[in-house]
Amino acid sequence: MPDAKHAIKRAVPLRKTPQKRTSALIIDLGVLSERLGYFIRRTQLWVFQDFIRRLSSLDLSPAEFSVLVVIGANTGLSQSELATTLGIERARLVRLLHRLEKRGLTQRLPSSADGRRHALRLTADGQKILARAKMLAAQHEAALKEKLGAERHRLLLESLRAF
Amino acid sequence: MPDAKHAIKRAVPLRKTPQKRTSALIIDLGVLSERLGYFIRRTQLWVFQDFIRRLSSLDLSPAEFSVLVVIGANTGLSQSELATTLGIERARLVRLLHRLEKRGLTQRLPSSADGRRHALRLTADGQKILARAKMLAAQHEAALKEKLGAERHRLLLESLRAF
DNA sequence: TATTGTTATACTCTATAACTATA
DNA sequence: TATAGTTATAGAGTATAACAATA
Repeated sequence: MPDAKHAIKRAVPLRKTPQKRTSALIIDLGVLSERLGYFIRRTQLWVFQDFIRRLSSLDLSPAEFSVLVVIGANTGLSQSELATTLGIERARLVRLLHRLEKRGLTQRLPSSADGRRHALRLTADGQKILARAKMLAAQHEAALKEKLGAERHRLLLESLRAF
Repeated sequence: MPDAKHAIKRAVPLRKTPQKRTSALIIDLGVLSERLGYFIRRTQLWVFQDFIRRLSSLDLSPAEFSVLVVIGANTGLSQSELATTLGIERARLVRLLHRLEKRGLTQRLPSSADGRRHALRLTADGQKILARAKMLAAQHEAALKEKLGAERHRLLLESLRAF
């Protein structure tokens, strides 16, 4: 966490004269400590920061990674299908694909069956980058598993997947 | 989720002529189904959306709620302490407090001990709004607990709090 | 009429840097 | 020098609305 543990800390960070402040209170999260949403948010921020750091050499955001993964696993799908699957706005996907296409990682081909649709696919470069990204993402996941413990990691994945 | 279940769905949503598309593929999440970060993100979005909906009558965002809770539980704390506790930028907290102060919910008083600091506190109105917000947030939490099951809810809270 | 991809707009969040006043 | 609060800016993410082409 950035940082759940550190967040709950001395109000007076032990500077030269800590007795200066009248009340050296410990900061209390109050009812937040019973709110799952608060901890989910903190955890999500930590996980994304770690993911971004580990994939920085490929310059891929979590959103871009998820787009490449789903196109790679479903060659020929449409933008609407992809947007719905990932729960992102169609409008945002357009900009994401513009950038990925400009980098030469993805292509939009005309759909043979429906003139309105684009059939999405990875380029050869896109496949290469995705393969490397998957390895880095697996390292990220391993670090997460070590931090949580294998059993907790399994429980979390199972619980949230079913949600 | 908006919607994890619905996200994994038919590529061709059973329109009039589903046989039009050459391949009626089921959209596959690929390696994303093994990525905890993906599901944490999806869950966090669902939880925030539910929270925002339930507190819409008070016009309080999750961030504003957390600010009120922590000020209420630590009267007199400084902006830096609050920002560090919640893991938000000092600069962003300034704008959050501007709005809350303009709504008459919070106050920034000069700190007696340190001329640079502000001592934060809730107004009487702020305390009233916070009390109502806490009730709505408890209802949100109850809904979440029902959706997850009490045991899973407990496990998640424990795991993420320790993270 | 409805859907797909697109553009445009606005608002929030995040990440910085720089400034002031105080220490 | 360093810290607390502030302002400003730029980049993402989110939420809409509207449009052209197609169904």
